[in-house]
Amino acid sequence: MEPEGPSRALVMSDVAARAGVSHQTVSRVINGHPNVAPRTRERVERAIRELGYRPNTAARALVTGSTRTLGFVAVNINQYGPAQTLVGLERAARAAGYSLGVTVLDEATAEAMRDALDRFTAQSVDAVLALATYDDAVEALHQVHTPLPLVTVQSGGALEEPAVGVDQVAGARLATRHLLDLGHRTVHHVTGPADSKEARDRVEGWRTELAAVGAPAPECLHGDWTPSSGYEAGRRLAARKRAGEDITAVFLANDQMALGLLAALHEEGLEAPCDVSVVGFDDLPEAPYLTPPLTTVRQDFAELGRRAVELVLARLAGRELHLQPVPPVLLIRSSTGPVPVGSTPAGV
Amino acid sequence: MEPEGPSRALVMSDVAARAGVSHQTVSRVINGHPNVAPRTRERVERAIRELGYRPNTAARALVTGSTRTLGFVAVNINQYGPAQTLVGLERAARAAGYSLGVTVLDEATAEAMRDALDRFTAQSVDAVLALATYDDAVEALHQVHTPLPLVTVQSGGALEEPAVGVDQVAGARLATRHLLDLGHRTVHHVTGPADSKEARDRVEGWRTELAAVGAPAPECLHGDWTPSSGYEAGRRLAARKRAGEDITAVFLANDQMALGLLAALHEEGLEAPCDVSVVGFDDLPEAPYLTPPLTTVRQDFAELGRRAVELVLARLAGRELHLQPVPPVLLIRSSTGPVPVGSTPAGV
DNA sequence: CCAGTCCCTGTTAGCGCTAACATCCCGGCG
DNA sequence: CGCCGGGATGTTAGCGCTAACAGGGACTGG
Repeated sequence: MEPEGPSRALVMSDVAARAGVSHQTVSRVINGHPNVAPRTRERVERAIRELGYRPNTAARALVTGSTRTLGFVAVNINQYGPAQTLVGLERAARAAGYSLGVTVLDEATAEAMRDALDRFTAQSVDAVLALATYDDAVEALHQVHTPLPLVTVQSGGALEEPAVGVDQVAGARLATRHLLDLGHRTVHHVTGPADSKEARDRVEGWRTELAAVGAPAPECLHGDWTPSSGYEAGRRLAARKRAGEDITAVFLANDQMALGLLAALHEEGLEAPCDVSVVGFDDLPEAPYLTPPLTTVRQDFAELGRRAVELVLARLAGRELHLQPVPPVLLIRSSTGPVPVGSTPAGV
Repeated sequence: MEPEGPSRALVMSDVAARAGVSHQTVSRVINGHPNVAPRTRERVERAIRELGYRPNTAARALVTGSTRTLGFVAVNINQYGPAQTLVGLERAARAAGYSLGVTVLDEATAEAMRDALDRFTAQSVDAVLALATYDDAVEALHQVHTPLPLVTVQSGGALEEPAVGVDQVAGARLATRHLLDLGHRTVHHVTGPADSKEARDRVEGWRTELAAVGAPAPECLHGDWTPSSGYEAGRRLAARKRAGEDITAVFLANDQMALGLLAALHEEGLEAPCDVSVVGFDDLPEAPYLTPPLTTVRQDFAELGRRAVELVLARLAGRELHLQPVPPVLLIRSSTGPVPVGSTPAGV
């Protein structure tokens, strides 16, 4: 291996010496400046390669004010969605030549947010990406004023500030529409927590789609993302169904709740899709392997990350950019099917 | 708000001017140097507070060579474990006054690893934490030589290099022992992928515990972490059980496979814990809500992160430190119970 | 044939900070 | 009473890099 020598930190003038030019010429080559003779450029490039030189980011940051680093703040990275968002963001940032610094807030207070942004400022990150699906986080974000360019990653829809998101409303409509297309008279809905914008958007999509076909909108059941709350909803729905209510299709705001609901239905002797059709949201890795494999809505986190980085880079370049929310896709598996033949009020 | 003025970047001499001292004295206060008069120190501290000043990390890094940033490399952050490890690490790093930069490798090649470490080097991170549960990642790591202090986060056990991990062997023993204690004659095991050190360690723990009580060790079934492979294993086990084999307890290398197995058993008319006891590994958020709630082994990722950071900081300070692997804990829920009364070769 | 121009390259300054050295002032001791 | 030691503070240099300017050679046009 040539690169590893006595391992003293390599600097630009080492490269310059080897290529027989000044360090400034090396800098020009590295930064792609136009006025460098092709032969010189080549010599410098070879020296860089041979030495395995990498410019020092700190020195660069000091003079340019840019670190080519993006900061990512999130409150809650435990759920599948946020974790995937992080991965998508990192990948997109790296593809664009940026690094990603991560801060996970312990709590969604303005103080914690302020601290995180301060740290990013001190680190001279070029911009901050904030995950803002919960109202607390959004509020904390708004309370904090920062000179840093900021892009939020959140539920899609009408966005006052620079933001990217997956179109939650469209996803919910897709799910609802699928159920309606199968012949179900209406669709019941189990919501996510009320303080989540995504959860509210999914309610809206569901309601909109029902209204679009003139179907009645039954009252929602309220969950909190956990399988346990889905289980509860399942028990209640099963009881109501046994009492004669016409319940043939349920759309849940996420897959974990669908998992709980499926378990509860099963305990009550009801199976999907023969007795009830079930649709979730998220496409957890487990979703295809539930019994039955779950029909669900997938969000493209890789694309989300790509757009977030694109948006942030555009802002950095002073361009205004308006991105449409990322469209989700419906994955039809086996938990949904046509209306059971003997459904209570059989056809009118 | 005082801090926000015309928002020109605040520098050390601004603070110095306000406190009526030289910028060097400000530096001394910030870095906790001893020889500063108490009154002066206080004046400077007030000025810092009033201005909302934060020292510029890049400038600092340039002169000290330290950014108080740690780099984290992982190949695969999609699974629950790795994601939790990241969160634990970030929290611990932040608590110690460090920031965390993250790189997710697209593939576990030496080249990708080399690139990630190069980027971290250029960024002047103080040290690198690498997630190395897969052999590919470990190998890639070993092929790459880096001057950066490096700590691996991996399956516990005998560790040649500085590393922290959860004691997988102990976890598997806990699970197996629990089943044995319930009166099961032996325990069947569904493994994870062969190229995962964690999976192999879990096999070892299972085998060791069986040997410790002189129980026979049935041949393993091989899975790959996915619920689907657990489902397959469930089908096979159910068939063998129906054929008269004495199968009353199964320990699976993770919860997702347990989920699949439970589904398969259910389809075959077998239920946990009455027909078969089932134990998983990981304690997914879903685990308490499966039917039945899953007995499993939990890994303490927060503690893991804390130890990783502790170890890395010790190395940075030149201290050798040998940390024991983190002990996992067994969570007993409802998927395990005593041996079914009518089990095939009933007692001897 | 010389000024004007353009391209290539080198030299110099300085980003914001810390380390090393210089300075000042005070009290104590020979 | 002068000198010395040491704590508190200021001054200077330089970390590795890029921006701005300076210079020199080749080429053009008058």
